[in-house]
Amino acid sequence: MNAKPAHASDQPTRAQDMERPRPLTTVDVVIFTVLDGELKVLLVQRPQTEGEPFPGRWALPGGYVDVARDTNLLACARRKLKEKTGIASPYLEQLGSWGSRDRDPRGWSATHVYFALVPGADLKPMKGGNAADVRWAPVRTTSGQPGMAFDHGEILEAAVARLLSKVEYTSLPAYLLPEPFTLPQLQRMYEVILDRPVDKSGFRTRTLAADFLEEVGQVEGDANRLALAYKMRDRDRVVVFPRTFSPRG
Amino acid sequence: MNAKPAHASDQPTRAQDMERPRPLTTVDVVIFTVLDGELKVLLVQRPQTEGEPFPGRWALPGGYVDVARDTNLLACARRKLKEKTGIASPYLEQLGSWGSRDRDPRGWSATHVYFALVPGADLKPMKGGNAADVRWAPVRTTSGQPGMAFDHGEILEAAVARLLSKVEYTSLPAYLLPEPFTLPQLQRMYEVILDRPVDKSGFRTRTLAADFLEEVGQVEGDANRLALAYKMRDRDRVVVFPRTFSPRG
DNA sequence: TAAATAGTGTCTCTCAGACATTATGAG
DNA sequence: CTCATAATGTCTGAGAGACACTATTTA
Repeated sequence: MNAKPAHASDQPTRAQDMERPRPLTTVDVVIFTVLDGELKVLLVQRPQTEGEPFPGRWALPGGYVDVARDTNLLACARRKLKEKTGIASPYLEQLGSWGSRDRDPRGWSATHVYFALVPGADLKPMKGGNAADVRWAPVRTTSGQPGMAFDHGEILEAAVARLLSKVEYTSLPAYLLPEPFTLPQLQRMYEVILDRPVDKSGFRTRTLAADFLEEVGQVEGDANRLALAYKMRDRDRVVVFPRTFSPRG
Repeated sequence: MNAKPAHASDQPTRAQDMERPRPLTTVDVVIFTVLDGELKVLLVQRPQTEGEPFPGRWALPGGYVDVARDTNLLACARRKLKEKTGIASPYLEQLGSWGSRDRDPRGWSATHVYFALVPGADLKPMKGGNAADVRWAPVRTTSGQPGMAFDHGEILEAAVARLLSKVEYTSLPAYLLPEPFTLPQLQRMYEVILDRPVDKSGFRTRTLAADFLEEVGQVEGDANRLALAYKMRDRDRVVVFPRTFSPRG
């Protein structure tokens, strides 16, 4: 196959570079939180405006990279997150990118997707005057359902899979709580996300052995008795446990 | 700058969409193999042509998304891989994306990076007539060194980190061998990548328990005695082990 | 002292790591 | 028979899971 040399199309001349048609470039953010004891994801409604793709459908928050304002992809994601939730320094990591000829009716487009965890209590009472087009959707009844704009249904499923997988062996759920928090509260975050009970004793041993928490006095727990309060030693470092949480099976 | 509401820039009108300046979009591939008992990565040399960025530097193979030919990002990565190595169905997964204002002197650019594993024995004797500008570089003495084109040094480090991490608990090294292979051969792939010896008995127990291999008769091993030959049951399914390979410590 | 949650103790069983032993084929 | 590697066997200690128990606070 293929008579012309392989690198001909990879290393075009400078003139060709600049003329070449470019895909649309966007950044989307999957923002998770736990509210009312349930895992939720932030969705925005597409405008009903004439000519807009997927009018009225729910989508992940995001938008175009602004080559004048955004110095890089992470900064762009951070900006969009701040705009939607008012939170400046949440947990934020890259999930992946999705790009194809037909995911956006406006043409070849590629989106860089980020994954965020924010504490439920920190949330502004739903930002600004446009509450109607933004909502916290329960993940369990949303992910896997059809009807989302673009390929955001697929992206959401990937994000949920990543979250569930990482929760089994990392300290991620700590980012869902405002500091300081108690160990039982942290345990409940794990239970909510994994949707199964976790043994208290094992949880404590394991969590404290990982040594990513720091005692910061006492605080009222969820009962009469006081509980020890903790905060993360280093919010920039996610801890990976040597083994998984999984029960015998 | 911004008195206007936050979502104004996220959901621009159709007219604005099409005029907005677009970042350059590329796809790069980090291709690993094991040759001569050593982990290697494929690099290509940037052209010396006047006006080209990073002339003469080594870079990861890749190039622009061709909106006419490539239906999606994965197809684009697969095309570039085929062009460089002649291999059609290797292991290929997404690594992540890197995009910023200054990574490419030609302007705001974003690259979607893929991660590939190819069997050393399958390699064409360095494709076509242009052997000079392509080479298999030893990873241990390349990753972490300065001097690569663009931000490819950083990308290579991320790819190596991902590989080392995943090898600890997945069946990935099987993609570095032509089928059928023997268990000792597979064990050697783990040892080469992890750069430490692995206990034979534990390796066999663990690997066979994971049940992703299928016996396909016998084959000459690396010694006089015959060895059982195996192939992967399902090449599209990477197996995740319940625990890590790490030795006591 | 009752109630509710916070926190600790203890037993068991699995399994990875370490190392010893046996099996097989070529020369 | 020797050698080199393939394959299996056995012992042990760490630690996760399960569950019972103690501690602390308010009402």
